[in-house]
Amino acid sequence: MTLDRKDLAILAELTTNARASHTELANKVGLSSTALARRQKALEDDGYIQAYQAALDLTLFGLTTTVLVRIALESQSDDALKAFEAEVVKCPSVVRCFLMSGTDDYILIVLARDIQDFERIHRTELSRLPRVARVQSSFALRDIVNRAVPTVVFGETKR
Amino acid sequence: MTLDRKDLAILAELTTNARASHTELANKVGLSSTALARRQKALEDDGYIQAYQAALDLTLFGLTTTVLVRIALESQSDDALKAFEAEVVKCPSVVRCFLMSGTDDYILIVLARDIQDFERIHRTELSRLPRVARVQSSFALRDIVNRAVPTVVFGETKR
DNA sequence: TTTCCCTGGGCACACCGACGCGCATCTTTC
DNA sequence: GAAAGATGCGCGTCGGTGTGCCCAGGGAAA
Repeated sequence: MTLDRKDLAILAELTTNARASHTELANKVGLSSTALARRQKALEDDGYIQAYQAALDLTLFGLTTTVLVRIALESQSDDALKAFEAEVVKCPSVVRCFLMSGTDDYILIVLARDIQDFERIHRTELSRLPRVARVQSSFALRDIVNRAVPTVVFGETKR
Repeated sequence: MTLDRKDLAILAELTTNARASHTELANKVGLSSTALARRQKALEDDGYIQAYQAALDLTLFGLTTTVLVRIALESQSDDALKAFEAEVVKCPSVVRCFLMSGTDDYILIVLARDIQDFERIHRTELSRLPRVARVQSSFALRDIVNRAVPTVVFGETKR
């Protein structure tokens, strides 16, 4: 399936106002409500729209500190990876985890209330992960860019 | 304002089904639709819910490659930082950018179609950033955890 | 060129459900 | 004990949503 620029406009708008009604979206995109409803349903059915989700302000929960954690395992054997990954998904403070190429094996993004709270997370969550050889933490001083979708997606001008 | 576990249940559900109706949410949380409507509006007004947004399947756009980029600037002077940050927000392929403590100055998360595409991004977007001394890229081989909200948020049992 | 088909768009309508309000009840707190 | 906050029920209204139908445009085949 190929998307034209109206489809992209619909997606762009829905990434901002997921609860917009058909008529509301139709006006912004320049379609009738029924044509828009068809396109939106097609975008959902084809999987372009995975879900509609509420974005929370995590600072109101006290989560103001972002930490990037580099973790190297004792070995790169298959069950070492499996064991580590099975446990890391349970860590409540971890929001991202990548298996990386290069020297560092995993990179995690952890959200904490502050530095003291990260010490607790380090003690109760990270240090209990299996097969870990080395843990290296870097604190994010500021958030410059935070996008769910790269803007390049909406710029593709097909059709 | 303090949130009880029903508020957290509402937020947890809305982070999954942002378009759920009042009655639908009320059944899941265990409230009447009017009590739920009041709470949801309060959560919106107090800023706990920042927005309702559609989550797109970026793989359907060909964006299957995640790259972590570490960028060191020539200097940490204020206008070097300002100049860099003003440009990096314009990069269409960058989804995250942190100013970091420690040796590396910035860490970016870049989405690309593949390695060749990242080469293009490196050439057309990253290498044009001002005041850059060093660029170091690591490819993510796999996505282990990808959450918008840490699960710790919904576990706090106040009230 | 003409005709047919097919895809996508727009209009109108009807139905169903959501939403918001008012009020009574209950709990909690001072 | 009283007041304030929160809950639940019921109602009416409003709006969204889905369907059917017709139309326009483009492509293909005769």
